[in-house]
Amino acid sequence: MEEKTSTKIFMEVDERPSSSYEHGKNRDSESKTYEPSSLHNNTPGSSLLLSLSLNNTTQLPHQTQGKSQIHIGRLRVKLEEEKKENENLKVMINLVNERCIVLQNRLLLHQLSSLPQNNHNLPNGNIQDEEKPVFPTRQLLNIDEPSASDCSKREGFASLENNENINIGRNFAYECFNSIHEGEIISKKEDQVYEVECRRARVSIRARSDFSLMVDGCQWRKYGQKTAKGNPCPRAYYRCSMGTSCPVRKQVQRCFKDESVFITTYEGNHNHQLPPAAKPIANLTSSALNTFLSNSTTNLQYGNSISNTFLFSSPLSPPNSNAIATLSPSPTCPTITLDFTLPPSNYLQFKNHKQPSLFSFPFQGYSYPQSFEVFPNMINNERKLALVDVVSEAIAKDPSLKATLFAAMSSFTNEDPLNINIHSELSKSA
DNA sequence: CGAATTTGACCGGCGC
DNA sequence: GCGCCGGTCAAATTCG
Repeated sequence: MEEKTSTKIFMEVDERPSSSYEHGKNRDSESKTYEPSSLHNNTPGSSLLLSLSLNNTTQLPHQTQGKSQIHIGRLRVKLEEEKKENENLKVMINLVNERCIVLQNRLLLHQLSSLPQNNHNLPNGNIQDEEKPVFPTRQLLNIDEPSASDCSKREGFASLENNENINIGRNFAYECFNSIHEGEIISKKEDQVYEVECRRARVSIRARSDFSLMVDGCQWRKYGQKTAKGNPCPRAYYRCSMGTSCPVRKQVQRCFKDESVFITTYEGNHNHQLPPAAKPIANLTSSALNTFLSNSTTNLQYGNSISNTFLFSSPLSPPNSNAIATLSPSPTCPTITLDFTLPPSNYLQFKNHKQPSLFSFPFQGYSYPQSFEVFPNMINNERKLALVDVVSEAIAKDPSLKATLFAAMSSFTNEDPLNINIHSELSKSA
């Protein structure tokens, strides 16, 4: 009875496109482990049997062939199940990662909004500013019943009027964070709040025109151009056209003082999956926010003031792997500027003279386990996702590693490794 | 001819 | 209230 069921399943699985069998060939060693000993005795070579069976030949005695086919069918069913589980895990990892970035941005905004008592260390901080929050924060109390005036505001932002609102916001963020750990789905309304808040946090990148950062792997649609005050070079406005109604926007402007320098400002989080070529920049911007968040969190925990400038080590390849990161406490939205235009010698001067807070990008230099000690609080799934990016970059640098990894991957998944094509994507971005 | 870009008009926030 | 400014819209234009 059991055999009949297995045979049936096998027949169904067997109807898959022929490409699936190509991956099955790479699983000889795994299959042999589960192969009944009787099969080994009845055939000249078990590997030959398996190979022939996978190719649907009929050269073996009927009974032996039937058993092996049943067994192979079971293995394929098992592989299918594992493949599905892998897909589910990938979705979960992506979800957790997105939520984590969103929450970190949220925390950043809340912490910065409570800065007035410390803002003497910020460049524009003064006594007058102490009475109002440095950064606007989404008013959390009126989410369910927005007033008419709130609706008329495009972003729906309002300054926090008292500490009670800040505490409510923090509690809200804390509850959301707990819900992520429990795998719960956050409601649509909360997502919209996150989206709006994340859009307000900006990462600005100063880079020379020959710098690889100019090609970020995303598709952008230009929707405007404006000449800003103080800079005769026009500023171009782009929005991401890769996803439907993706909130991400970027501004590109040539530097007035040095026309070889471009200033690219990113705002918001993508609501779609990014191509491999776009991940370095996405990691760069998110890690800049995360790094500043870690910096500010530590300082707040120990009662220190927040430094607004620090050395930032990016995930990008040397020699452009370091930048001076500066926080601009804009009244409309906080902006972190990463300056990649300074030569390496300036970093040393910067370190010696100003003693900035030094935060390494946690995945830098492929020293994965050690580097992650820098951020012990980083959640595991995010680490795993980051590892994917590290491996991608490693593959791009070492073609021989690509072949090795493909062989290894084919023993774990039915997916065609060639479809991933990380190397070509990264080459394009370079 | 459809998609992408350009560009002037418009809107909302902010300071005076 | 007014003007300035940054950001966005949308019609016109250009491009492939």
